[in-house]
Amino acid sequence: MKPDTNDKKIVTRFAPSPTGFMHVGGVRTALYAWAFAKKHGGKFILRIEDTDKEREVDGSIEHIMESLKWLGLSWSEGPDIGGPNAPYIQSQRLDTYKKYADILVEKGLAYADPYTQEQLESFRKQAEEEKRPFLYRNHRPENPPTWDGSMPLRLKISEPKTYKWNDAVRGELEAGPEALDDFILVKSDGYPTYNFAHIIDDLYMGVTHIFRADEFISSTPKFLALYEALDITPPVFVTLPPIMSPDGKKKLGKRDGAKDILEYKKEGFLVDAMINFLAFIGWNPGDDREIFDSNEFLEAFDLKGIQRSGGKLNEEKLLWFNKEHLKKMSDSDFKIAVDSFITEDLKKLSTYDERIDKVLPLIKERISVFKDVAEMISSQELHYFFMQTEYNVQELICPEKLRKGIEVGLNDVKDTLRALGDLLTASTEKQAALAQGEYKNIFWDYADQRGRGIVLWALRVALSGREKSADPFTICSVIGTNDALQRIENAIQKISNQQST
RNA sequence: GGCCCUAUCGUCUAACGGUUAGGACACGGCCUUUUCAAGGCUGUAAUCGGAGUUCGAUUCUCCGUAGGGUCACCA
Repeated sequence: MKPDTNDKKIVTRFAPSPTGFMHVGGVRTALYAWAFAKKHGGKFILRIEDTDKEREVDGSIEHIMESLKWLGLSWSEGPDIGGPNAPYIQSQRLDTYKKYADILVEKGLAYADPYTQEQLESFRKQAEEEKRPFLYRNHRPENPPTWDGSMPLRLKISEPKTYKWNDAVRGELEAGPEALDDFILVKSDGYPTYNFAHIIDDLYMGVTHIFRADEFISSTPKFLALYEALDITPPVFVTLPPIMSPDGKKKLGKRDGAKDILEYKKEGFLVDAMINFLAFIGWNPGDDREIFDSNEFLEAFDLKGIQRSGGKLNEEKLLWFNKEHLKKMSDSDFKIAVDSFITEDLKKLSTYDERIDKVLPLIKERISVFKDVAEMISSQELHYFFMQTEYNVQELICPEKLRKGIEVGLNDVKDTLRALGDLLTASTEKQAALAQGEYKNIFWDYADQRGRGIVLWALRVALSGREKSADPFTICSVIGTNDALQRIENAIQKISNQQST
C-alpha cells in the first residue's frame, strides 16, 4: 500500500473543487505545484474534488481548466485527458474510497456514527456552554452499529497523541492531541470527505509533494492519523503562505471580492506578467531580479524561496509587471495582441483606419494593460491622428517655463507656423525627404534658431490640438505632409480670426 | 475560547550572528526631453515590545503583543 519509493519522479497535483471560478490564491498554488513538477521533470496532475454536491457550481470544471490553460499550466493527467489513474474526478472514484473505508472498518479503525446532526449539535452546544472544546471522541458510541453506508463513517483515533512532522517550507511543525478527533471519512450521502478522499487519491496517483495553503496545517494531524491507519508513507508537505485581501484584514476569498483569474485575461493582462506577479506573492529568487517570463521563472523556482508569512494582493504591482512585460514585447507582437484583444466594434470606428499601425507603438509605451488601448481608441485622446480636432487659440502659445523669458504673442506663433508651413512646401529635395518621414531633420534647424520650446510647442498643438500628445514629427509622419500643412494653415487662420474680433 | 501559523519601510521583500539594514512597487524631488510617456539620478520610509544567550542579535531562546488560520456530514 506504500507508494513506490523507487520511483523518484516528482508528482504534484492541483485539486480544486468545482465551486466556481478560481482566484489568485488557487492559481498561485497551482503555479507552484506545476513549476516544481515541471522543473524536476515530474508530473503535474489535475484532479477535481467534487465530493460536496451542495456547493458544486455548473461549468466550474471547464472554467478552471480554461484558467489554467490561459496561463500555460498544463497537466499531464486530468479529467479531460485521462491518464494511468483515471478517472480524475472524485465523484467517479467512489468504489476506490469504499474499498479503503471497508479496510478501515475491518481493521476496527473506523466506525459508523449513529448520531443525528441535531444530536451532534446539542453536544457541541453543551461543550460550548461548559467552555471546553468539543471532541466527538468523548461521545464515541460504545457499540456502534454496522456501517451500511446510511450513516457517516468516522476514523477511530484510539490514541490521540502529539504529531510532529516536517514541512518543506515551515520546517518542524507539531500539534497536540486537541487537534485530533474522530473525523468523518465518508458522509451519509456516500461521498467521502476531502480529508479521506485526497489521501487515497494522492496514494493512487503517486503524488510526492502536496502544495497547499496554510489553512491545512491545523488538519494535518488528522491526515497523519489516517496515513498511519492505512500504513501509508505521507508525501512531502509544501505549505504556502496565505494571500491576504488588499486591505490585509483577511485571507483572500471569493466572498471578499477576490477576482476570477479570467477577469485579468479580459482586462488584457499578459500571461507572463500574470505568472510573474503570482510567482512573487510568496516567493522570490533570493536576489534582486524581478522580471521573469514563464521559462525564467521555471528556471529560478525552488522551495527555498517560498515565503512563510502572508502577502497582500497588490494590483498596482501587477500593473507594473504588465508594463514591464509590455516593454519586452516587439511592436509586431503588440499589434497582433491588440488586434485580437479589441472588439470588432472598436475596429469600425473612424479612429481605427490603416494609420493605427503607426499609432500602436506610441500606445504601447503609454499603457499598462490592453484594456487601456481600447480606452484610448474610443476616447478623444488619439483622435488627432485621424482628424483635425478643436482647440483654443491660446493653447498655441507655449507655457511660461518653455519660453525662457521671451515674450511670445499670437503674432509670433503665426509667423512661426508660416515658416514651418514654408518648410514643408520648400524644395522638391525636401519633399523627397519628407516622404521618408524625415520631418525632424527638416524642422530642427529652424526650431533651434527660433527656440525649440516656442516652435515645437506651437507646431505640436497646431497638429494635435492637445496640450499632451505625441511629438510633432511623429504626428506628421502619421498624418502625412498634406494634412500637416492643412492643420498649420487652419491654425494660422484661427489666429487671424481671433485677432480680427 | 482551545490549538496552530506568522511578524524587516505604507506594500512585496533581501541580509553564513558582525551591512551606513539592500532592492522593487507606490509617493516626492532633480536631470534629460517641445508636451505626455519612457529613461537616468535622487529623497522620505522598516527590524512589534520585553527579557535572555553572545564580545556582538533583524537573525537564536523564552514571555508578551498584534495579525492570520483552524476547530463542519466544506474543501
